[in-house]
Amino acid sequence: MQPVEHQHDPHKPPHPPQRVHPSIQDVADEAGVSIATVSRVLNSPNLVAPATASRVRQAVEKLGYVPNAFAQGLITRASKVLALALPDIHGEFYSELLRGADGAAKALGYHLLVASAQGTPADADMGLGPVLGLVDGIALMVTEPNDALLKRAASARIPAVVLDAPDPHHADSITVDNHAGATQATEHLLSLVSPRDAYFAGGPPENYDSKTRAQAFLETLKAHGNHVPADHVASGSFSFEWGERFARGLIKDGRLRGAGILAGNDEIAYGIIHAAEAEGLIPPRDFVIVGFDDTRLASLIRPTLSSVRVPMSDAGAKAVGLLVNRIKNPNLPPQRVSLTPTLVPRQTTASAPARPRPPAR
Amino acid sequence: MQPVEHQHDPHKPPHPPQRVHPSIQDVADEAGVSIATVSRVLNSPNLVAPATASRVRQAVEKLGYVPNAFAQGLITRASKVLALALPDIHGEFYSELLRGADGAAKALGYHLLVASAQGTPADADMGLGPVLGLVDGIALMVTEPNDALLKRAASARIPAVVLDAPDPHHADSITVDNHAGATQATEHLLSLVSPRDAYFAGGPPENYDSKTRAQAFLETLKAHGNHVPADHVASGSFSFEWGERFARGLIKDGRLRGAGILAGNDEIAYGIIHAAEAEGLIPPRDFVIVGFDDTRLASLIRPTLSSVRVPMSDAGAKAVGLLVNRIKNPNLPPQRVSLTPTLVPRQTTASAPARPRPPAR
DNA sequence: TCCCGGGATGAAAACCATATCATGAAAGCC
DNA sequence: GGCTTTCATGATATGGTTTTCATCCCGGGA
Repeated sequence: MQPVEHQHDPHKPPHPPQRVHPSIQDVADEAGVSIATVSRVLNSPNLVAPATASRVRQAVEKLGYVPNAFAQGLITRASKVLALALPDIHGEFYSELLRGADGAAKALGYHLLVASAQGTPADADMGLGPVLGLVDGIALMVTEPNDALLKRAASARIPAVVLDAPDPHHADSITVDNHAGATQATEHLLSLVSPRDAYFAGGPPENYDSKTRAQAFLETLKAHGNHVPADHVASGSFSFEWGERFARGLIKDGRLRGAGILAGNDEIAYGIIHAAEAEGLIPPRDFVIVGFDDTRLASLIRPTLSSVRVPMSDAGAKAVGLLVNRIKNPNLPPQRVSLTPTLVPRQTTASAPARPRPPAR
Repeated sequence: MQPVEHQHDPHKPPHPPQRVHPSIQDVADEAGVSIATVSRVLNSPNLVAPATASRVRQAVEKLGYVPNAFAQGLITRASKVLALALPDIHGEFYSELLRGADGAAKALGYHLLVASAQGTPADADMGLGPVLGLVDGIALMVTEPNDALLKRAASARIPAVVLDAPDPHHADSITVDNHAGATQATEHLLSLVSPRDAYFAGGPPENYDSKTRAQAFLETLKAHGNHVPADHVASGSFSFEWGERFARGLIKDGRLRGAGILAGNDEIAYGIIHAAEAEGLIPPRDFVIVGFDDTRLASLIRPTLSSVRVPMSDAGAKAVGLLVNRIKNPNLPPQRVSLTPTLVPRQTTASAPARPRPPAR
């Protein structure tokens, strides 16, 4: 409860004694200077005499003055806040991304406003409408080619960068070279098993990342001169359960033993391993498998999971970097940054699996 | 590249044809109304004639007008943005918290500005100084009793809530009842092993959560009528490596077999299990162990890890709820919300471990 | 016919910090 | 000693929106 100041002197309206938020004028009065001087003390201290400056600082302290960021922004047209719009913020993947973005933002003197599409209709603006005018730029990640928000940003002339998107609408973009990553992983698998034993257990069929990985898998197999049976490439979802289902399908047909599997992500791989384990089948003894994303879990489970590491933290940091760069140089041509994933081989591909029977030749 | 408008007519300064950000005045001109009417269309549409409203909306659309949030905030003194200041944003723990907070914020029409102490000195304001005037409130989590930011918020009269903190400075607070959680877990362990075989592998010695958990562990043991040897309660850090070190210490002395361990968090538990496994010791056959936090990993590793689930997502959501409530009712007495963790028993405590030798009696 | 009420709209104040320009004083120069 | 510089500071325009108050016009009641 704020102390009720003395209630005498009712004829002195300009500055009531105890306002909720003191303004620069209150500080100026308290220090006996003009508002211009207060502003200078706060922004370019070297322009003001030391004695005055310290008097002003005392007044600031005493009143608990915090410059009104709105008034500041109105003049400077900058809030030092960037919006980061993600499909979701849950899970290690986004956590990493956020960490990279946060670090870069802090280093560049910016702040991050996060927004997630969690539960909002896919084509909405993630509730960002009201703050569009508040942020200096937007880093946007979309899983499906949905760019309602991107279009709004463009029409409002707000700098934007797109993370990992199929069709960067002439905006800056960061992409992950899923093709290269999946190719690497597939080559690795093919060094252990025959192309005819290779499988791809993908994520959602409409997911761009997943599609790209599937395509790279197919192309690599073809490059090894092999026709790929359609049922060797499956899609489902990025989930543990789908991995289990996939594995059970393979087990039922007796095709898991000796197989080399590329999973759409680590989740799926864990599901596959889990379901296989229930049948006594363990990698790399009975089959080999590579995941995607290199989640922290990959090195904690036994056997440790070979996986393709996607540098999400870098992606977040680069996105912020690109965005800040664009804010400072609005007329640059569109920039594109591509990040290359790297294969991290672990126990699940440490050796070639036992073959149930010699390859028919 | 923006289209360069016709360059004739150099004598008409009031509103250059294509400004970067159209203002409400531009919209008003375009629609042939006053700015007051435009504002009304946007804020209380029922006060304006339908025909006029639609004309204004067309103009808004045409110009890609986005209200300047700074000017708005200057008047309304609200940004609908809340700051969420965390010690770190990495890892599942914070990810969960963030998810809960984000969901609640969205539901209440707010946005979240995240800030982490990552790399900043412990007593700094996390670089939040510049945006203090921009946010409507702050949710703050501190691991150590550091409240520089809290003090600043208080002196600037910015609503604040403290997450999981020892000394809520008369601010609203959310706490996790670590004591109850650890007591539950310890009781569970004591149903499987003798009190003399119980160990606590804690986190950082100065960490409040860890201290509380240690204390509950001790009290529970004492309640079971047992003196607890000092070396049964250790502290280190919240890390996998510390868990490994702790386990190796126990193994060296031949005390791991038959032990019942409460780990300060899941990380530590994983480290212990990992180090034990290297020696062929596996829970629950050779020892039993309970973690803390119930990370997703707990149910994915084999054996699955018993753990104490801390409802971080709820904590985040409640924090935002409390904060918004305080913003709307600034004169409420300080609120305190306590969240109770729940034990999730899994395989690592599925049965009593084999005892190396009968207890000396 | 006159007046009143109310719906629709406009004019202008207020919000607060920054930046430009102006002013005053002190210091340096020939 | 009168001049120009330089330094410290003050006065003021500016930014864009919300909101209050005033105005205008129209229709209905007396």
